[in-house]
Amino acid sequence: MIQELRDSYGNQFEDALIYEIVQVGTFKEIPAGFKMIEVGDYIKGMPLLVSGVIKVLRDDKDGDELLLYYLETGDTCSMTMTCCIGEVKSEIRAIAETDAKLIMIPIRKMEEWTAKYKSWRNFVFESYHNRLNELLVTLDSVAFNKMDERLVDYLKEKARVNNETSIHNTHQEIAYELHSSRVVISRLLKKLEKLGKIELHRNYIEIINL
Amino acid sequence: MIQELRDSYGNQFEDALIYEIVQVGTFKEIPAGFKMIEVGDYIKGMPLLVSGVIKVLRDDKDGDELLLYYLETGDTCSMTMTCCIGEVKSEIRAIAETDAKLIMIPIRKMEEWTAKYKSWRNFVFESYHNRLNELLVTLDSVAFNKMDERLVDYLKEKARVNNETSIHNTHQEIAYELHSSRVVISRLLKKLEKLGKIELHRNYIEIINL
DNA sequence: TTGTATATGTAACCATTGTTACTGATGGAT
DNA sequence: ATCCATCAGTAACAATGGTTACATATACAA
Repeated sequence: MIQELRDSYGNQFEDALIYEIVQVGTFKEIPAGFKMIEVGDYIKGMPLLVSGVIKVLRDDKDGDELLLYYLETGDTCSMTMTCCIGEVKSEIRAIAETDAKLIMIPIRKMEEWTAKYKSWRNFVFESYHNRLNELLVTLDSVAFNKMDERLVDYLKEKARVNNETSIHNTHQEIAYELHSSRVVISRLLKKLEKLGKIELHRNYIEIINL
Repeated sequence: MIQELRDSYGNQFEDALIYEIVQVGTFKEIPAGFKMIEVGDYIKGMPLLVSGVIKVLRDDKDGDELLLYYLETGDTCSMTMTCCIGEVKSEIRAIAETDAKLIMIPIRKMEEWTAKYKSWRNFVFESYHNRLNELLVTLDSVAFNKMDERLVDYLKEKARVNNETSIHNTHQEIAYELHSSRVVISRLLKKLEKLGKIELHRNYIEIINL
């Protein structure tokens, strides 16, 4: 565990903090597709992502959903942090996009370290900052862009976080994450294929030149 | 200043902290309509809102804009906090919705107090939590609701923060804040008027029964 | 009063997105 | 091979929102 911590967080956390994390943290391995947090869950700890990618989604009351952003190595879930403190229910859903490894920190430590370690404070604040900005980017996309642009951005981002040139999803799955309909997504994907930007296959999409 | 601090924050801040705030904070009165932060500004301090309402807007590169949320008494701007720390440019625009009074805190104190006062830590975290949730509400609205619902929500919220039953804006101004067009807003407002929910006048809208 | 700038009302039209319905393609499982 | 579930392609249509264009209303200044 200590090695993985150093790899992902070594530059920002001092040794004493890393030592403490090792003492109280629990290491977890999560398979791709695992549902980590559901809307309404109470959250019991704060995750430090050591490898892999977690996707964070918003659900509304009618079962509609929308992809908010991805968490990557070195990230933590700010939503979680605030939920912990207030003992509030989660407003979001989190699912492992790839196999992932993470270290869970008990809530009380999180509070304690904020007073004790400057590097932890910086980490927490920076994390909030990143999450706020990613939410703003998502909001921009939904508010200011048309579906074709959103789809292209989605494909690019998904390929980036998975470090692949193909997207392994059905059109229906993509439609859910963009809060659109399967027919619309198929239509737009077909248009992208005709422009030579992607190649469509059953269950996956090959990116040629986006 | 100390009285206004106690009125707005007395319950959550201990006396020692209030004393420190009084020492280093500068009191400011802002007239309605005053542009407090522009996109790209570097931010020099953290505001504690003592009275009045501040509206926070997102601008995109094409001059499009979108209302994100209102800050009310007892709130602070989380965006500002993170910007301060990283010396990062602002991603948002802030304008006084009403006359407002606030206390500006120098950045370095903010860091110091986070280590020193538990109540300050709670305040900062709670503030982040509130802002994240308000962003989510805005995102829900944009992603899941149609313009007519968004308009109704907008009118209600605007009336609430201003503590009035009328909205003093032109249709064009409303259109900007919802990122729509004047014609669309006029159309939907007319529909609401025909339903007996509002009354339209030049430069203001009377809320009857929303 | 008259002129002018601004605000609002409305119609006609277009683009985008969503819906319904159906077809064909694909890839296992038996 | 045959069956079956799932996935993708497509057409026709509806709904929403955005655009253009013009008419009318209002407030205020000269």
